[in-house]
Formats: sequence, structure tokens, C-alpha cells
Amino acid sequence: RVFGVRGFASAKMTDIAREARMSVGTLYNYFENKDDIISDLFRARGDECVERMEAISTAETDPVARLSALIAACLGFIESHREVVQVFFRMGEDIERGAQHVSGAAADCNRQRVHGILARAIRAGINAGALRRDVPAADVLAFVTGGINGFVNAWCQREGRAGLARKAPVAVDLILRGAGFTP
Amino acid sequence: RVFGVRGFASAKMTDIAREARMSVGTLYNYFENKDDIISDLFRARGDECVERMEAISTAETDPVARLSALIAACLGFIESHREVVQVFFRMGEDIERGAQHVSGAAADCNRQRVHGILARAIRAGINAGALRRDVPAADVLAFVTGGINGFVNAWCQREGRAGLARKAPVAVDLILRGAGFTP
Amino acid sequence: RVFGVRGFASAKMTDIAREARMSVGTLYNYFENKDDIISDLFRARGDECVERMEAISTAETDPVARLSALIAACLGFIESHREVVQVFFRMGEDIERGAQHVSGAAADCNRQRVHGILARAIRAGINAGALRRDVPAADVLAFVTGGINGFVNAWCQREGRAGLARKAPVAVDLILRGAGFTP
Amino acid sequence: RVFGVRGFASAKMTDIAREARMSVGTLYNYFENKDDIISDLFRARGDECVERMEAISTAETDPVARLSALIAACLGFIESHREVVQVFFRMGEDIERGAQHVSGAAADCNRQRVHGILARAIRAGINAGALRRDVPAADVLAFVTGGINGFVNAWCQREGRAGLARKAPVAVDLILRGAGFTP
DNA sequence: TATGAATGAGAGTTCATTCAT
DNA sequence: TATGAATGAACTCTCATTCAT
Repeated sequence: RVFGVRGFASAKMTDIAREARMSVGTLYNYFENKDDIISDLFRARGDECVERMEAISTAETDPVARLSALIAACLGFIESHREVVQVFFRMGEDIERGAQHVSGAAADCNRQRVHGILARAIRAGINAGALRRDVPAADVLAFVTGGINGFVNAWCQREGRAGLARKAPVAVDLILRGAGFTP
Repeated sequence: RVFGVRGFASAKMTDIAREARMSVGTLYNYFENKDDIISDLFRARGDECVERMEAISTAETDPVARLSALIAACLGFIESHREVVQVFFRMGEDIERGAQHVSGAAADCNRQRVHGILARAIRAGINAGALRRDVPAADVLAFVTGGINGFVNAWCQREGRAGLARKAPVAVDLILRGAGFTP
Repeated sequence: RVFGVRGFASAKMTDIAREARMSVGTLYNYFENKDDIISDLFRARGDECVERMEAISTAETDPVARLSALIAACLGFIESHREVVQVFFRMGEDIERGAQHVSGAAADCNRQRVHGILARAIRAGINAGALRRDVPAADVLAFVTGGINGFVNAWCQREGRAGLARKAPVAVDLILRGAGFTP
Repeated sequence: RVFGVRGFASAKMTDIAREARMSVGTLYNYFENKDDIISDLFRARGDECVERMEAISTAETDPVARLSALIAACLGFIESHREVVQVFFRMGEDIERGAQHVSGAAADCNRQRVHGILARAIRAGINAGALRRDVPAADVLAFVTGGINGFVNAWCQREGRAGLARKAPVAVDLILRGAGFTP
């Protein structure tokens, strides 16, 4: 929660300790150092998210249904882990590049795993003729992840409100059919 | 450049001064404090970007052409301001919300202005019947900005390569027509 | 053992507890605080050493034999209390003066008692005409204790080897007759 | 001065800074870290001491005169660098072994160089027939360095008084001729 | 106007000590 | 009596900011 509100560098150990209702000393009984806290956070949530997506990936065989379910799962996961994801995604931006010295590996690994799952689904969709062939799969991936993030960002703006998961159908629809008018 | 590489909190005034080939003292003749540097950076680049987009907005009357041009302009602007935009966009994430104590206002204002321009274009498109009516304009906005960011992120991954602007047609095409196969 | 290896300030209570195969809590059932541990250590070993030397002092009446026996006893005691003495003597240096806030009194008291015993033996030797009269007793004391320490230091260098007590005859000989060639 | 009084571990950076009439920040402009301060101290004084002793070593050819001059030089150097040497020698004890993580290398190197110079002088004396042949050179070295240290320690006890260098003749005499009465 | 050494508040981290179990 | 998680004061080190030159 503290990382989400103040950012990694500005989050003080004392703040984190106070939020966790313990002393700094106790905090250090459970984490090696500040980096370790966020690393663990990333790892734990990332694993959870990836697991859920993997499950969907193997369960759902229809390409379009699979991609739709994955997108919905992403949005649902993010909504149900509001505070963590706030760090996970927003700080991720900071970490993926620049400050990669802080748990960069963990964050990067998670991002890559999620991207990998989506990429496989996209390629399957293309091969099955359910997704466009005229656009490189890499571009589709960028577009899909971007679209998801767009809704996450918008949802984060309207702080405190619920409803990200509810947007899944719209998001999926826009991602698959585009914003343009089709008569 | 320093902010882009090290992140705001980790960027030291001495580093910035060295990069600018001046002493810290001189730096303080031009900027009130560290926050001021990034604020000014945001304001300056933001103004530039907004100006360019405003120009397109008034020049182009056809809704679809206008939105396409705006998207292309965004991508072009970002590519030509690599280092700055790296901070501008990536750190923006960190600043827009979380660390709003640092130039949050400036960043937020820029984002809002850009979003405003895109929102107007989208509404115009909907009214003209060129964009989908069955989806709330706010959702389309989230989708469009997300799609743009998706390409920016992918471009940032492949560090050092050029070619973000070149992606504009693909980005526009995917945003308008979606990733799904349409026979 | 822990004090000997890490030094007083760097020795952690948890390390000491682990070495003693108990918990820190239990440690605190036997010692008031960290200082107390080293104080007790000093006192106990010091008493032991002083007792042994006192015994020699009263038993041996011939001045030269007495001094020789005392020197040999010192070296023997040190060898048989390797780890403790490592602290006792080496840290003693640190504590005798400087860090007298830590059990300085105890250490100082021990040193003074040992020095006192040696000083009495030296004075007796001078009075009996067995030791040089032309040099102040205080200087002889400094010389004798220094000589002993010299062998202790050299012995400590060659870590792990035995044989300090074996050096007693050489040490005594050098102390009494000097390093110069006497035809 | 602070290291000498409080010992390395107990010496606080703020104390050192106050003693040097500067702020901690300034201290860090000149030294990387706490270890660096003592390392530099050791290195600088050690070099000085070694240089002086080397000069004597090459200048004086007569073995006994050379050893005497070296002993006197040691005592003189120590007296004229009271505070530094207090750390240099006393902490040396602590560092040579135990806390070798702190500038152990530097201290050890100095000790070895000084010992080396003395050892060469001793071997020369033995070869020239001026020092005893019946005792291993290594033991003589231990005895000589011990004797020197004995006077240093005694001098350090009587805090604040001068006169270590004045003891050189007595020290040399005792070291060469021993404490025993020779008719 | 330019410089960069000096400053010191504030950060992360350690560890002697306590006390409920 | 034994335990070891919890505590928080105190430490080292950083770096934005100042100001005499």
C-alpha cells in the first residue's frame, strides 16, 4: 500500500512498518532489506497471476474464447489486487527500464511470462484464422497489452471505484473489433 | 536524460549538472529545486506536444483522418523526444498518481490536455458516425490511449532501435478495426 | 570464542548464544548484559591466572627461578586458554586504555595484579643482586612484560600451531641475558 | 584521536567530524567510508615509519648500531605520533587478527614491513657475530619487537607524559644485554 | 554569473534488550 | 527456566541545497 501511494524510492521503512503495525526491526525479521519487500511482493503476485492465466490457457481451446478469457482474467486479477497491482503495474513501468536494480529481474520475469501467455494465445488465434494475419503477431501483442493497460489506467484514475472486471466485455470487444464503425 | 536512465528519486543533482556541463550551483541559478527541473521539463515538452496536436485537431476536419493523424503525431513526438519522453511517459505513470508531490500537477495537466484533445476527436468521430456508438466515449478513449501506449512500451523494450513512428499505420489500423479477423 | 574471532563490538549476542547452544533469552538469565559477559570472562580467567602466579610467587624463593617460573606460567596459561586469552590479551589492549567503558575496570585490575606479581619478583631479584641494579625496576617490568607479549604475538601469528609454552626457556634466556653476543 | 580514545567500532562518524571541526558530509567528501579513514591513517603513517627505518637500515652498517638506531627510531616515531600511533599500535592488535576486515591488509602490510626491516638487521647482527647465534632469528625478532612494545605500553599507561624516546638507551641496553646481573 | 566544498536532515539498517509464551 | 519474535534507539551514509569565493 505504501509503495503504491508514495512510490518505491519515497516509501520509508518506518511508514511501511507503521502500516503493517510493527516496528522496523520486526520488518527486518521477515525481509532482508527494502528491495526484498517489493521483490517478494512481485514474485508472489506474479506467480498467482501467471498460474491463473496458465490454467485458462490450457483449459480453453477456442482461440477467441481463450484470448477473451485471458483479458478478462487480467482485469479481474488486477481489480482484486488493487493496492499490490498499483505497485505491480505502475512501478513496473519504472522498473522494467531505469531502476532495474530494484527487483527488476522479478518484475521483468513476470511481465515476460504474462506476455508469453498472451503471445501464444495470439499466435494460436492467427493460425486458427480467428485473428488477423496481415499484422505481425508482435504488433498484435503490443496492441492487446496496451488495450488492457488502457482500461487499467482509466480505472486507476477514478480512484476507489470498483468495476474494472465489469469492463472486460467492452475491452475484449474493442480489442477484437476495433473502435471504427463497421456497418 | 538522467531522469530517464535513473528515475526521478535516484537522479542526483550532481549527475544532472555534469550531464549539462555545469556545476550544481549554476543549475540552481536556473531552477528553484530538483522538482522544478522535472516540472519545467514536463511543461515544456507537454506544451510542445499539445500545440502540435491542437494544430492537427483544427487542421484536419475528417474525424477518422483526424484521429489517425493525432495517433501518428503522438507516436512521432515520442520517438523524436526519446529521452525526455522516457521520463515524460514512464515516470508520468509514477507521478500522475503516486508521487504527485513531485510536479504531479504539471504532469497531470499535460496528460489531461492530451486526453482532452483525443477525447474531442473521438466524440467528433462518434457523432459523425465514423466511430462506434455502442461503446461509451470514455471507454474508447481508454482503449485508444492504451493502444498507443502499447506500441510505445514495445518500442521502449527494443532499446536503441528506431521506428516508432513507422508503426503508426499499423497502430491506427488495429485501433480502428481491431485484432479480430473480419472476412 | 566469539569475542576472540569478531572482537567485542562486532560480536553479536545471537552469535554468542548460538555458540553456547542456547537462546539469547537464556543468555540473559546468566548475564546482566553484553558487557557483563566479557567482564565475567576477564574476572574468571584473570583470577585463575593470578592464583597460579601467586602460588609460584610464594613457593619459589630463589629470585631468578621465581621470575623464570612466572614467565613460563604466563606463557603456559596463555597457551592453554587460547580462545579466551585471545580476547583477554589482544582485546585487553583495546580495553586497558581506550574502550575502558567496557569492563575496563576488570581488565585493568587483572593486568595490574599480574604486573604487581611480576614487579615484586623483579624487585626481589634486584635486591638479591640477581637482576641489574642500574636500571629502574619499572623499566625492567616494561621490558619483561613486553618480552612475554612478543612471544605471545608471534605465537598468535602462526595460527593453530601449538608450542607457546615450549618457548619459555628461550624467552627467559633472552629476557635475562639479552640478544647481544656475550663471549 | 577519536579512534585512539574510543576504539574503531565505538568511534562515531559524528564524533570524528566534530573533532575535525567539520560536518559528517564534509568528512565523506574526503573519505569513502569509515574504514577508509583508518586505512588511510595506517597507510600514511606506516609509509612514513617504514621510510625512516629503511633510511637508517641503509645508512648504518655496523649491526649493533643499526639495530639500536632502529629501536630508537621506532620509539621516537611513536612518541611523535602519539594519537595516531595509539590507534596504529593498539588497534593493530585488534586488526592483525580478529577484525581484519577493517583495513587489516594495510595494517598487516605495515607490521610486516617493519618486522622485515628488523628481521634483516637481526640476521645481519647474527651473521656478524654481534648477536647470539644460539637462538633462532625468529625468536630474537619476537623478543625485540616485544621489548619495544613493552616500553610503548608502559609509556601509554602514564598518559600525557612525554619521554618515550628518552627510554631508547635503556630499551636498547636491556634488549642487548638482558635484565640479568652480569658481573 | 559560475563554482563546488560544506552542510545536516533524513534515509536504511543493525542489534542489545525485553517479555509473552 | 528456556525461548526467540518484537522493539526502537542509534549508527553509517546520501544528497539536495547553500554561499563564500
